[in-house]
Amino acid sequence: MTEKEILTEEKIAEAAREVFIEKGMDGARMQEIADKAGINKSLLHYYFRTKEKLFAFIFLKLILRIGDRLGSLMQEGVSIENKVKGFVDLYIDILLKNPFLPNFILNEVTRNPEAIFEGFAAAKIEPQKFFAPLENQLKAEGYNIDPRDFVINTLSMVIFPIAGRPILERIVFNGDKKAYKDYILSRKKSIVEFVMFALEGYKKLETRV
Amino acid sequence: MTEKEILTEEKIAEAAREVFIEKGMDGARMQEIADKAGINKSLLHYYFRTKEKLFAFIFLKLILRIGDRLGSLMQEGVSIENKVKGFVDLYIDILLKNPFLPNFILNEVTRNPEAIFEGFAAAKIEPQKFFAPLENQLKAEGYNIDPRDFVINTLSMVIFPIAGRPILERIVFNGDKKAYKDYILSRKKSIVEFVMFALEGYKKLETRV
DNA sequence: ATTTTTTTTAACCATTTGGTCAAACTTTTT
DNA sequence: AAAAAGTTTGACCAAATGGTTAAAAAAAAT
Repeated sequence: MTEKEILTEEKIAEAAREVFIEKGMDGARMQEIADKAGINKSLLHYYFRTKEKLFAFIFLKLILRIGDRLGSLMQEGVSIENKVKGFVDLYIDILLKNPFLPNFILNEVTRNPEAIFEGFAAAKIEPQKFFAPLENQLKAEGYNIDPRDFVINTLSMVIFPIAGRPILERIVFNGDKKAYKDYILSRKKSIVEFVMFALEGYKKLETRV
Repeated sequence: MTEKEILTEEKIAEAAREVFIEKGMDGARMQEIADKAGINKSLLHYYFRTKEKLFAFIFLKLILRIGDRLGSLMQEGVSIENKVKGFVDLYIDILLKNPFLPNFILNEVTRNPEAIFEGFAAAKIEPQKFFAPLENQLKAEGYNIDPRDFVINTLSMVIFPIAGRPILERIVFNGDKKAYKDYILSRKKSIVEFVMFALEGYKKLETRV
């Protein structure tokens, strides 16, 4: 029965996603994934021959979804400020739902770059097509900033405090989970403010190399 | 002979540091550490009874050194701009020498928070004593920004692009290692510029909660 | 209804890995 | 020089883990 098959596969995928993202490829145990999916370990191997294959499958699904959203975000006709707003807003939401994701990607890209970049390629994440128009738009709106700085700085401020949750939560917020989460949500506004203030400074500069 | 003992211990510590930082606690193999130190695996267990103990030892050494430098950086009588400069400069240098460090700490803090925070405590990293004076100084220099935003944003921009090296290097710099490293070094200036431009914006704001 | 195919399970296997132990070798003490 | 203490090694062990296999159970095809 195909329906049953799909159901089992879904259960496995969901369980695997959780375990892989939390423990990484090395730390994840096939037994734990099987338990979480409520099935036998052998069945795991029946559906996805090896751990590697299961991992690749899960990772591709994740990356595809992210690449998709990223693409639809960066369209023409949207002002820089609104792009920053949209980007920060969307990514904080995604990351709050998947707080282990950044850490997970950083890990796996070190452990096994090929697998990860195959995933990126499949998700059609192509920076050339992304940076060129952005550079033009920045110049058009009078911001004389290196587009790489602009993107990387914004990305850093969004991702890092979420990737570093365990540390911030404890060191800055004394273990108060709600205070931490409220703070991250408040960053939806404050990051945009910070970035736009900074961009204002770049307006005064002459066009640079 | 004590000298011999210290030599062996040094060799082990150096090998363990490399392997742990690159592979994490889970991925690290005692055999690999032994090989790298040029000794027998049994000797590893002779010096540090268990993997956990070896790990704790290495981690504490790392954290102590970082906490030390952080402390001496944030002294009174240094302007905000110069603190930003000093901080960015020092941390980019440290991180370029230990590019796996951020990722490593983020990982291990998720895997085993207690061990990590014991290390932090031992290194006397105390945010209360850090944020209060900083908040005063920011106000005194007319920057009406939440000190947490100021610190976290700066920290993010320094750490994230280095933690994410494998991704940036490939996606933004097409695998050109030198281009990537030059870019990171160029950030010593550009991050300070970006932060100070942003701070300029906060000067106009009324004092807020 | 019965044969065939697909799905699921329990038992088992090979390898890896952290860790132990007794013996050998070195250094220090007496 | 002999004994004692400390250091280093190779052989070995138990547990964990990814993966296999043969058989049972369920579903689909005939």
